[in-house]
Amino acid sequence: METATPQSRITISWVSKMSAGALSEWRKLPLSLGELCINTTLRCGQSFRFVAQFSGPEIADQTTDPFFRWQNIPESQEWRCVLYGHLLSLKQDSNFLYYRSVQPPSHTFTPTTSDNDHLIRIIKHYFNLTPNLTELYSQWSSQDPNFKKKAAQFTGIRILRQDAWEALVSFICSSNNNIARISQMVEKLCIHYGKSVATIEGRAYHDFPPPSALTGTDVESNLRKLGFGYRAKYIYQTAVMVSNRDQGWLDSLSNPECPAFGVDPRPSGEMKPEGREGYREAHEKLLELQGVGPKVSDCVSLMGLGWGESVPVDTHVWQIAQRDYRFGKSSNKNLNKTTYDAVANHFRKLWGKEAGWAHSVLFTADLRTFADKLAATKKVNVKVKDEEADIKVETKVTTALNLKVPKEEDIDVKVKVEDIDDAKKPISRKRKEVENIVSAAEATQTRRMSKRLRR
DNA sequence: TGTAACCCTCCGCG
DNA sequence: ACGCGGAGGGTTA
Repeated sequence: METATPQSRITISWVSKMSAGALSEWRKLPLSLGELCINTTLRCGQSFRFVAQFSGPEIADQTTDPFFRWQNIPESQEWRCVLYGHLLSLKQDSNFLYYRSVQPPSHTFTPTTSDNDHLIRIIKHYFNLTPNLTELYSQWSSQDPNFKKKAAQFTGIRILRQDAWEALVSFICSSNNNIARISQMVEKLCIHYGKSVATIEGRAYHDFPPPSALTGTDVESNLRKLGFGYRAKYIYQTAVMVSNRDQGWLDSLSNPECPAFGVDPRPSGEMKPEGREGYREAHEKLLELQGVGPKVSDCVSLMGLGWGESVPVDTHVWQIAQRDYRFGKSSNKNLNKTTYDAVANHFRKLWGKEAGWAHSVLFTADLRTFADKLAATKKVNVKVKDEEADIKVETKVTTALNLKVPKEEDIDVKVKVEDIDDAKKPISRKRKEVENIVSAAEATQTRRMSKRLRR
């Protein structure tokens, strides 16, 4: 165990509060890590509401709630956020998903059977637990060797079924931005404009604000003060536009097979290369809103409206398409509307109706945040055989570059790899061994590629 | 169809 | 150490 820090004291308070009745007991749901891995799914840039409960303080956000920085038992990472008016806390082991909640202040604390059913419904809805993920993975793997290779270490990644409005605002915030800051923005929206649903330790937990809460004339300037930048205007304008439409307009764009919480599923249309009718329509309608381009529209369609065939193509996915799927080798170097559609359609043809889900797996596998996961695996290889690992590094870099043609950069990268391999390592890298060479090589390569993309 | 501006934070470099 | 410049999961005009 760690030494006693302010964080761990808070933890204890939390626990004792729990026994006083604020939190329900842990309950569990049978669920394998292959069907859902919350640790990955919640960190891969889909949802910005959860705060990671890591054993170390390094992820903690200094500017927001210090309460979030409590220490956790390292092997049981716990997650929590407000979902449909419930403060929900989650953790997982290889066979079960554990959950508990705080009832809204007006309720009594004894969880009844129907309360429990309600929680389970929330969890099943939010984590989109109906599709059989293991089957989907093998389906995608059988049709795509690259997916098969990459997905082996990234199992259990699902597309969350988030609230459409929340997803819309979150992804408007996501433009030109990183996950940490997006999360801060969402947190700020909740604190300043959302309703408080629970108070623990004198801390209020807030729900995400509805559109009507963001239509005030001072909202834009307020959000600017809160650090939203140019997105402040988009959010305000979009909130006004959505408020002016019929109640439930946004949710009405949902995939009827995968409707908003509490709505009964109905069959949706037939799958086509460019996606189902309803998806095309939702995508188009979302584009009318301020701050919503094709990528944000696809994110909302996929994660907020339940359209599984939606494939958001950002610069990252564009790079994956170029590197692993032979895109943009000659003519089209830039990601414009035409190449955007070409990439998305290609993945839909390859992976089918849930292409967006598969896309998310590859996306996550390439995320910097998860480099440690890859590195850890490679480290094992290294320990077994040093030579083999070295060869792997080189092969990987070379293969990636072969798809891209130019010679100078080929040389350039090789030089860089050698640099790191030899001289620079001891001083400037405070981390570890070969795994960092690998990730550094990958990082170098990524930077080079994105530079070239800009020209 | 292509390109700069938009806000802010982080990271690498001098 | 401390500041500077560039880049970053995109959209708009």
